[in-house]
Amino acid sequence: MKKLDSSFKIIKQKLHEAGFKLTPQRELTVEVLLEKEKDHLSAEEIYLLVKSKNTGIGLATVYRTLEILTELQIINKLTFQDGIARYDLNMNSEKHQHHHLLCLKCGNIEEVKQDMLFEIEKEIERDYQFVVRDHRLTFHGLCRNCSNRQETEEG
Amino acid sequence: MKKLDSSFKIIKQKLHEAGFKLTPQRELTVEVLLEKEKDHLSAEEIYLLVKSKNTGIGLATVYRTLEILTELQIINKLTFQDGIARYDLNMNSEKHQHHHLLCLKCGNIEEVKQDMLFEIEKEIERDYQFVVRDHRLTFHGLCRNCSNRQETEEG
DNA sequence: CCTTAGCTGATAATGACTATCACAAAATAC
DNA sequence: GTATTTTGTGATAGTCATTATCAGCTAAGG
Repeated sequence: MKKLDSSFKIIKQKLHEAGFKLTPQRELTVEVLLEKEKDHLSAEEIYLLVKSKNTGIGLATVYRTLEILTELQIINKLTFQDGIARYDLNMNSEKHQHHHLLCLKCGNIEEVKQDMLFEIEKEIERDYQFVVRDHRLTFHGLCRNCSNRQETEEG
Repeated sequence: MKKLDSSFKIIKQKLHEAGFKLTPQRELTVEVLLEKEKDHLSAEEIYLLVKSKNTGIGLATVYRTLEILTELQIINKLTFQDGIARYDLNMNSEKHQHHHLLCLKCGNIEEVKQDMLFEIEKEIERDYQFVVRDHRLTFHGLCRNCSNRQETEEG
């Protein structure tokens, strides 16, 4: 687990630099985020996962930790159409986000690594005189599994 | 107000076709949406505007009406990062949404009429085997007014 | 050791939204 | 044309994610 270890170190360093203490609760929350970095967990889900690591963490502490991590841009807080906040590791500290593919059938969220929006951003900045800092792009549709299933059902 | 009148007619027609009654509450809600079509109102804001038209409408009725209008694709329900649903007239019944420019300073939401994502969607469908039905794209940044103000403050 | 600041957990409060329920209005049955 | 079912409404209670509060804990410095 070399990669997780180094990411963990970097995050702890960032917390320390910003003057926050490295409490066990915060370490465990970061640990869960690193272990589930492919998922897009809600605060509640993170809370349950941390609690399952035999610690009695409070829900409020999870929310506070996520707030700090968001401020430090270690994670991104994302809100899809259901209005529930989900959190997403932002390892490579890029200015720009990856995009998301939200399946309308199973609700799964997949990531798109490429950005592909530079040209469009340039157009926006020129045509609308709007200074772009970031963006959120989500495609709604059917994931591989669900679209296959749909075909066989319909056929 | 020719344009509003014809839009109004079309919407009433759609409601009728779908088997919904044209109650005064529903008409007034549509009226408000048409009058404020540039804005992106929350349910609460729509409620207050309808109430100010001297009717004692209930908040629940507004929510119910917005739900119906969303089902019929007359309006779009959008959730930005604050988690509050906002509603947006979808006059031209295009498959695809316009995009949004959310100002991080004043909170204003501007619209981008062009779509510009066809090429990217094709890439997504090919590379991720994901059937795209719709998308949501929001740019976060500074609107014209706020970026000008920022410059003079910093200069 | 004592004080202070930073953290935590339990829980109350908030705020957007949804469900419920009794009543009204309209459509349909008889 | 009245009875009955359906649809819609307003008030309000309930839900659920999130935030604020507050007493107690913990670590650090004097």
